[in-house]
Amino acid sequence: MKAFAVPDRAKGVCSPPPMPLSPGRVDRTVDVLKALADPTRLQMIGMLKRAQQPVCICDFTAAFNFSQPTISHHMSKLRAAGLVEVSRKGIWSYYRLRPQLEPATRALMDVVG
Amino acid sequence: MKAFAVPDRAKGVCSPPPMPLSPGRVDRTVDVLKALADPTRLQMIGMLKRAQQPVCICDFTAAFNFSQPTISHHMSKLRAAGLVEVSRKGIWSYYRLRPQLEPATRALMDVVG
DNA sequence: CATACCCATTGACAAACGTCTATCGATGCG
DNA sequence: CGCATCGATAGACGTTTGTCAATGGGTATG
Repeated sequence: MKAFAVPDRAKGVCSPPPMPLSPGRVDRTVDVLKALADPTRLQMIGMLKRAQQPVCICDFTAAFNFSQPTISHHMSKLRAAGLVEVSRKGIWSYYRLRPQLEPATRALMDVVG
Repeated sequence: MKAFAVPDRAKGVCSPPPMPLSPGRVDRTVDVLKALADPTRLQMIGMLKRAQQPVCICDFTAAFNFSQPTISHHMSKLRAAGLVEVSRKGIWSYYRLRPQLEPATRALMDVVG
């Protein structure tokens, strides 16, 4: 199998290791990717992106067929990743996308959902 | 705590559930996000993005402090997600980013790394 | 005060994940 | 042919993840 052309290489010799990105940037990106890499959380983000106002957590509990603690847990992960923020009004909790995201994170949020 | 303004809402009444994205698109996006949500795999993608030619798998094995099977396993996941493709030349395996990605996937790959 | 309601936290559990060692198939070389 | 090398696969093992039932803390209302 040789589906595409590959460079010549002497036996047993590997090219010098290409150096990767800055470790900090990698870790932060991975954190955000992990936060988004779940169907429920990805749709939560999508709903928040389309919402004109902060969304009550009870709306998410109603929208998905999961228990209330599970929804709360997912939203907590999004919050831990710095993607959303919460505000209480009486009994209710309202969530919205966090404004002023780092540019790289914002770019990621823009392309998904 | 009321960090930002929230809409008025009658007691016990939740707004109609906002409908999410198409399930297929969500699943595909989650697959790609999961493939990228690992430091090693994310850096592999970064190296492939910066490479001018297909890269020998042995270069990845040399670049990371993981065993050869672990590197092979990570690359296999990237391949299963349709992000990279492989070509053999004699003993060696060369990988490159898969051209002609779906636009949404391509956009994701562009913003990370 | 007592009750009902909303939501977060805890603890439990199965499934998925990342890593390793050991092994195997294939290719090249003496 | 016999042996070494590259890379993929299999099996094992500890950690992380997604889910639920149960509980707890706060807030409104009778």
